[in-house]
Amino acid sequence: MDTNFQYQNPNPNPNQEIINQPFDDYYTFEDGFGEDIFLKNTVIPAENIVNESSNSSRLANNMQHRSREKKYKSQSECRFVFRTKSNMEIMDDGFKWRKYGKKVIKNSPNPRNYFKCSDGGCNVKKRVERDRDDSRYVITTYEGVHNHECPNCVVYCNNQMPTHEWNLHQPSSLSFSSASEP
DNA sequence: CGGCTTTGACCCGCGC
DNA sequence: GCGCGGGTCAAAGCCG
Repeated sequence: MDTNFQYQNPNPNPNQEIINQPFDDYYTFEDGFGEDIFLKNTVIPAENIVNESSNSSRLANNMQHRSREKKYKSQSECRFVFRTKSNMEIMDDGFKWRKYGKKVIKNSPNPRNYFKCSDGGCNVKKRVERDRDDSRYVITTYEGVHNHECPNCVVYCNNQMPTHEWNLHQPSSLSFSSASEP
């Protein structure tokens, strides 16, 4: 597993440059519970998402992949997907989310939850579902970029990955500590 | 009372 | 054109 990487906050500052990561890179780091988190995709430029010749094999396995490509292209938004081994259904990332839908997905025993950023002018969306293959994992998908600062989180600087420790001890305060570098 | 969640209905894109 | 499935809406209910 490659650990030499640049990481971008799931809710990147709109002023930050989108990192053009290989589409199917997986990254490993630990959360606050000592579990592994597999970063499935970092922020994905829209042109990568719609490029069928790219190495997007993993997401291509998703039955909805093709239909969603057009949406992402039309919205010119970036997407961030990560897979977290956690007992928690909802990973608190410091932003405030409002649930607006829940859907049972075909061939998946677990429902998918839909969230919008509760900030008035922010159109960022988040989908949360348990991995159909391994329900120990939670798949979180962010769509879009927040147009406001995270109200309650600490963001690392200089495009450097911090310690990979999720700070989940307080509600609405998930953050990365910056004590060490990978 | 305001904000949030729940949930059924509706919309839309895609495949056949 | 139709059916299916995912995404979104919005009314109702819940809770602090």
